[in-house]
Amino acid sequence: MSILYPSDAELEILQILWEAQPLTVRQVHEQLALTKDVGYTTTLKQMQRMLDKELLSRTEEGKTHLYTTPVQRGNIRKSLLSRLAETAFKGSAMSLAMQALGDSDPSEQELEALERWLEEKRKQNPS
Amino acid sequence: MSILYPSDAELEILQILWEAQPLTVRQVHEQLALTKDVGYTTTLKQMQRMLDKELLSRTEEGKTHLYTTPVQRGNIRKSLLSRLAETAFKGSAMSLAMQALGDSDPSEQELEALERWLEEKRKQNPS
DNA sequence: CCCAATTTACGACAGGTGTCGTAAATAAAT
DNA sequence: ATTTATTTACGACACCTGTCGTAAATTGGG
Repeated sequence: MSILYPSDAELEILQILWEAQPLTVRQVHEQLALTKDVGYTTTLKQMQRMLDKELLSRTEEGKTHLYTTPVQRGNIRKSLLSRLAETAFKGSAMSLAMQALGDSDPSEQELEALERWLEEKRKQNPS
Repeated sequence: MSILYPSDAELEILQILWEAQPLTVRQVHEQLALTKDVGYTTTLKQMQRMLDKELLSRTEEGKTHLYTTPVQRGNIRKSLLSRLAETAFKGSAMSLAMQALGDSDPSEQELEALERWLEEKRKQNPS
């Protein structure tokens, strides 16, 4: 149950599964193949390794296996963010957030969400 | 001149140098040794490899070498953030930022900075 | 029932990372 | 000038990641 930092290729697979679980290796591979040129057995091997380290689980379904992931997207995001904050932002999640804002191109909805968040904070901790 | 994604150990070294350049291997190592238990030659080797890939540069100074980094903190932060946004946040820097905010414990100053940023955005792109 | 297609299992390999050990070069102290 | 300490250079090794190739198992079509 140690902290998990999936690699880039692992995250690509996780992203696909988070959108639609469960999936077969073939289905995952087809998604992957849309954006990168990679062999089927590469995807298979990757998923088998992820199974070993419990990033994935699976059930038999006739000839094939159906894969799901037991790890939650929010948890992974959180641990990756905190690692990045630690290694590149001197531990400050806030300054990481500020920089990310600078790089972002926020939609109206997102700006509003941000305003609501700020108000919320202000309530707890008024200036 | 390709995009750089320093590893965690490399980032530890970069952080130290960004705080105070230039430094000798010994000085960097002493900083590192404050928080992790690692041998001197490990630090040395790491810095030599970083020199090879031009994450560091150095000048002779008598017996020793003085190291600096030619890469700018902001650039590295930006490229690491955009990779993380890509791999774990479906490409949305904004949703990365929002999550980071959730994990942060902002100071008064930081909240104000955020408010200023929002106002700035509002000016450009009024609702 | 058999064959072709699919799927899995497994081994392999190159490149990168984190880690040291040892040896050679160099400078400093006596 | 010799010895001692520091610093560098370099090789080594284990582990992880990304990538395949091949072979074995399985299954559905004819």
